[in-house]
Amino acid sequence: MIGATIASLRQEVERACRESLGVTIEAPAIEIPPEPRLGDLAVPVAFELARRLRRAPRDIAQDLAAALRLPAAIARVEVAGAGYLNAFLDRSRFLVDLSGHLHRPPPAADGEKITVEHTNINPNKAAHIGHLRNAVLGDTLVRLLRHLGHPVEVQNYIDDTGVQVADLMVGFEELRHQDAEAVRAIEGRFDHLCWDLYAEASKYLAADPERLKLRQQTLKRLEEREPSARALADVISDRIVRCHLQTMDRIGVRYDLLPWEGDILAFNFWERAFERLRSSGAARLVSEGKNAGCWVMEMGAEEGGSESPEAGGDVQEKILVRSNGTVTYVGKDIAYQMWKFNLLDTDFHYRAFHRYPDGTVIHSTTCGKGDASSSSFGHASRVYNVIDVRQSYLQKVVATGLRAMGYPGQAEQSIHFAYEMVALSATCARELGYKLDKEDLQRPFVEVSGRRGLGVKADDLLDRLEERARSEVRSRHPDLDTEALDSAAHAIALAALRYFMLKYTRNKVIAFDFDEALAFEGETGPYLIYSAVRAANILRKLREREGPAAAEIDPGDPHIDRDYLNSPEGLEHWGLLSALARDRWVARQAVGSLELSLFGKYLFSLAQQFNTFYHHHPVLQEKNPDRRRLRILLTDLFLRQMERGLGLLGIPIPERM
RNA sequence: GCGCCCAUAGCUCAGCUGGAUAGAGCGUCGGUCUACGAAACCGAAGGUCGGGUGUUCGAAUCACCCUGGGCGCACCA
Repeated sequence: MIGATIASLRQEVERACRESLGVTIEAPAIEIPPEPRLGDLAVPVAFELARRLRRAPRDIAQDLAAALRLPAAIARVEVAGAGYLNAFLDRSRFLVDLSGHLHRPPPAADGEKITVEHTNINPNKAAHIGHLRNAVLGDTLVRLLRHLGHPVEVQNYIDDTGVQVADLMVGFEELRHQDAEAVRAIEGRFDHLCWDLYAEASKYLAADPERLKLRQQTLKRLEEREPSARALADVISDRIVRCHLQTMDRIGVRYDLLPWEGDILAFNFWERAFERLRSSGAARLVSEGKNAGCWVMEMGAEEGGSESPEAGGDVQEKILVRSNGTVTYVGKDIAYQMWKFNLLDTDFHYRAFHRYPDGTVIHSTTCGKGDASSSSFGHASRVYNVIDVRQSYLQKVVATGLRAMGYPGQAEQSIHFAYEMVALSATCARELGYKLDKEDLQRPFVEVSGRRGLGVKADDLLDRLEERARSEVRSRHPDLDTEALDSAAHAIALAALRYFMLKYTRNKVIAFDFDEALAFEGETGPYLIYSAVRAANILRKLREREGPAAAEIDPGDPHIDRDYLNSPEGLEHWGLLSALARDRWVARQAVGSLELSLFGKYLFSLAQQFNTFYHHHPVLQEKNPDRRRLRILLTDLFLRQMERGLGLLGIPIPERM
């Protein structure tokens, strides 16, 4: 909402500079002053002009202030500090505008489709905390994009081929002597069982080089589509994927489509992509050297950098097709990326894979006939791939491939949403009972490793969070029924987890620590929902005592103490109010920079301001009726904004907590 | 060797396109519950923003060089 005012102020500053000072300035910066006392918007343009005009910044600001024709939303401007031009909004008008903004639904989806790919857990183990960071970032991005009016398709890519599944198969066949039928009959948490079995199988294979032949044999059987191997692989990945969906549903993360790597192969996506790679000259067959017999794509030379002579003129090349004719992971990824942009002239078949209790359906690709006629998947104009920073090089290869094939636009719109990994703090690893070797102990953190079975399972963390939350709620509200208790515990756990995963900037390694993740006080998710619950509580009490109408304050009502907003005593009211209007501005900034923590911090600051506000200024006890109405309205607007904002973080607000 | 990232209070982190006294949270110390619920609020102590040079009216922020740490650079995925 504040965005329109900023835009008009910016335009007006441009005009005033041109007409009254005789200088052109493009898109002058508009800032928010460090304190509401100083104003609501700040224009530091005079500093920039000081040099050009050879005049003191303060003088320039004075002239500018005089020349400015104020936009309707701005009441006055003043010169402050060494030359800031500060604008004060028309506060009573603002109250009406903000109320309208918070009562209107956000814009409906419109425009070209955006695809977001996230989660992408290999189907050989349970989801862990690293996957949680991925899913939370991906899902929050999806929610923010949709909020801003973009149609979004969410894909969760399932890599069901390759060694990691083969190793698990060795575990079932060699260590547990179980075939597909037996595996299908296993009861209990299948992904948790696989977590242990995968680590066990990895250890078993690593113990004796001879045993590695088992992996090779298994891979070969898979490739040749040997029925027993195929059946086992299918049942494993199907069951694990369903477990992942269940885990992610616990934290409010859902998908539209599950594309399977096996189907990319089955539908010959690679062949088509390969054709294009060859005909465009992007891929080239190597005849000699260490990569002889491989199809490669040339990398580097992008920054126009000269090859270092010491490197022996070693041109970076990435192998797409191995000398034995099989395609590499990147090759498949290029084909998949092409499909997302509808560059392949071919499509998957689809089937309904899973139906949530509320009727929402997740579709899956299938190499069978398919039962969903819908082929509206794909066709994206922009693609976000949410993958941790360690895959940066591969993502670069994919974009380079697109560019080399003559799709610079699509390469440009292939956005790698990179974020740093979640590792374990040394104390955490020790707590989990892992034996750390000397190398581990010298590092600042320990990397999660599925192969070593080293990590914190997402479900375990969620269980612990819910358990803690439940006991906290119970101690505060012993009379709560189980349903209310459950929903409160769930909301608190969800808030704690999702905010924890979001509050760090994306290129910060999270050294996971239970004490920090399980915290409910201070800058945490529970703090955020607590402030909203308190606001709701005030309004509920008001309705109980005075009827539902008492909480419905018309912002245009003349019996609201608007002048209070301009008084020094009312500054905390105004500070909160003006902050409430920044949601879309922050959302856009967060999406634009892919720094979603910005939005989390924004909501945290709102919660802080509201907590301060209601501690200092009683709402229901206020004697002055006009001032009381102002506070009720403010409480209502705060709650609306928190409902909206927390919704964008996938966090529900419980009745009580 | 090449590339990317990190370094700010005792700890964990913010600091938006360079701008007004460097901010939170935790922890420490001291206050506030017969009140709209203390998962909260108020106050205090605590920082040569890793080091250096430069650009600028102005640098935690930009450039370059160091130091320390992390991660990539497979005919693995």
